[in-house]
Amino acid sequence: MRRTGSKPTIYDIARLSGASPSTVSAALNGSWKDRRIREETAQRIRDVAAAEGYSINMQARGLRKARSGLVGMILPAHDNRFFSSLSQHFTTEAWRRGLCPVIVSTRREPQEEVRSLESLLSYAIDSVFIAGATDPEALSRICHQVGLAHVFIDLPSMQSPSVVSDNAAGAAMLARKIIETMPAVDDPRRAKPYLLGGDPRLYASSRRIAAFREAVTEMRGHCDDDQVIACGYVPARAAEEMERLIDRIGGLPAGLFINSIPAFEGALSHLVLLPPAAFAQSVIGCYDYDPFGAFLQFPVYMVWQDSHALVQRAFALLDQGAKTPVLEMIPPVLVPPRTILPGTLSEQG
Amino acid sequence: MRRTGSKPTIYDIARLSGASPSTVSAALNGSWKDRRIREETAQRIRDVAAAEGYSINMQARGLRKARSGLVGMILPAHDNRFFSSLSQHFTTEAWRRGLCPVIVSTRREPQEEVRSLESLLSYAIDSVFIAGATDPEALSRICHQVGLAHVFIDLPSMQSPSVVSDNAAGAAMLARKIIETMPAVDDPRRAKPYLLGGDPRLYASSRRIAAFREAVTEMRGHCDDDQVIACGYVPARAAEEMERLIDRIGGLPAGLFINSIPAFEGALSHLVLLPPAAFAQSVIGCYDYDPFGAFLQFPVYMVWQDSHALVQRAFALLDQGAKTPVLEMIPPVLVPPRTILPGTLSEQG
DNA sequence: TTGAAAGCGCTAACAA
DNA sequence: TTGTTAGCGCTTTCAA
Repeated sequence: MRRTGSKPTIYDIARLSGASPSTVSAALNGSWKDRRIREETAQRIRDVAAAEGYSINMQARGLRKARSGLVGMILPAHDNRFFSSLSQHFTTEAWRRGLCPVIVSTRREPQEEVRSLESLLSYAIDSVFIAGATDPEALSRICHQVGLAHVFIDLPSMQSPSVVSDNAAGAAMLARKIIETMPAVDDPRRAKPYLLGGDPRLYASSRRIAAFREAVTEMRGHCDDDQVIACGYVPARAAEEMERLIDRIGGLPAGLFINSIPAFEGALSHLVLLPPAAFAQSVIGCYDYDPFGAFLQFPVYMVWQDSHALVQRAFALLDQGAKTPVLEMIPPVLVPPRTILPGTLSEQG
Repeated sequence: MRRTGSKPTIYDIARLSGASPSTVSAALNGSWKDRRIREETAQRIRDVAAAEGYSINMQARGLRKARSGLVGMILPAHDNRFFSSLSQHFTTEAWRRGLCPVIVSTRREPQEEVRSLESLLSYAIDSVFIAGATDPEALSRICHQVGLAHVFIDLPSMQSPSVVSDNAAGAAMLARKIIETMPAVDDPRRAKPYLLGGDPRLYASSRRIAAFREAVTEMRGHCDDDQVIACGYVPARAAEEMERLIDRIGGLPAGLFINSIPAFEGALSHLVLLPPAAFAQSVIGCYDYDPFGAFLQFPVYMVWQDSHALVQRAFALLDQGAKTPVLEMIPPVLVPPRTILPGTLSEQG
């Protein structure tokens, strides 16, 4: 008899159904068709299994087949609209394919990224999605070494299949819109558009910054170095830099391009100290979308990145067995002020 | 020689270091101390392992030890500030303890909750955290049946250890603040506070609704049934009901208690259509906190739930091996309008 | 202080 | 059409 409390195994089902373990295995995992097991035998076995509450032990199967059914995702952070949206679509899509998703967050630390990947390898993941990696090439190297299927998302690797949103196009759209809409201001220090936030060492940021510079140069003749304040992603830093800028140029600039939601949140903690009138002479845009961010006291242009499409394309690349370094671009969308995009927050709360 | 491309096993390390597999196993998993293996033998083995890039196969260990090192979390949704904050703290804390976190989201469907739990069981998870379950008792039963350690978060089970935020206290605080601050309004239909959103069948909602009713009754003498519009968590529904309410009572109510961020997002899509003056005669509060929600065109009182504490306490309950149904309460915090809480979004972007 | 060997639950040759 | 058996990589007695 089976040890009580523990789950039944195929040996239990074999005994109970009068079949052999291998027949049970085949009947239960679907391979009975080509193992030429009689329909009724298979059915009898399935009935017994159901009655006993059998469910397969994926560890054992994984060990035997050298495929775990686990798929990993490496993320910088979880509590960030963009990344949590990625992880949402990732888990949904993984389970939909019968895979079990495992997520690690690394707080943008290269060492942790490598450690995380190694942890995931211990669990014998079959493939991994790497989003927003600060050191893509290191991770890419490890994946190639151990022959692990992988795709980069958001921040690409030169050595691996990658899918990113089209940062250059998105940033150009936003910069142009800001410059077009900017009011004329007397003070020359405030008459220019500024960019706040992001890390120029990271691919996404550098693309956005370059696109901002280009748009400014094209539409305004030139772009000064002081117009780009790439102070990183930490809200507190963005808050400081926002304050410093306002002090330096004597008020809000005519145009402000904020690079990412965390930077925006930081800047906001200073912006809210300003009188409402301060915003009359200023146009603000943020690269990234937040439904509440769209309804602040002042209007904000936002850029929405299609995280669903990013994940879908990443899975598609894996499906087609991509190994060579391709770079897929997903176009982002410019969202006018005071607009709620449908279905951005979970429809199910 | 080892098959190229595949990871080295303890047998490879054994051969290379001239020790036996069992000695290697002990040297590498820390049990060498009480297996009385010589310090230098252990060191030699570890050196070889490091040189070969050995990392343990958790599937094999799990199979042998009947402990996988996996810990599961079941969530209704991922792209929701509260739940994504829970999952963030969960993954962080799990990895910190050397456990591998696996998250499933169920879209508030009882069937999916059961299916998800069974999937996790196939992966031989050692324990599971169940957050926001619509049918806690069904899940509780399964866990007890298979002897799986588990804790409920946010929505409790009567049969299992649970940790929830103190919905009654939080809702009472918010309701009282709204009622105290509410302006006097001539139209009697608009002079009362209303509650919008939430599902009265769910524990958290029902507690909040009851607390709202109590506070209203206590401070205003009575609470009419039409003051509670528990229309669920879907933004679109909340938008409809917001519009209907405004039509019915001829404008914004003097006090509006919005139950949850998704309901708020829905309501917002209608609120933004109103002229700014409409908000002068109204006080709005939302149960749940969002940093951008705190800076809308109108002031909003918000309630912050301590998701970090929820997760910590849940792990603590597991640690102490709790099996009996205890219910722990974590107090939430009332956040005044236009306030950014530190560290709510990821400090690291 | 170390090694040999059995076995965790499953799959896949190979036999029958 | 089904059964027997070896083995995935690890841990853990038991023996040496």
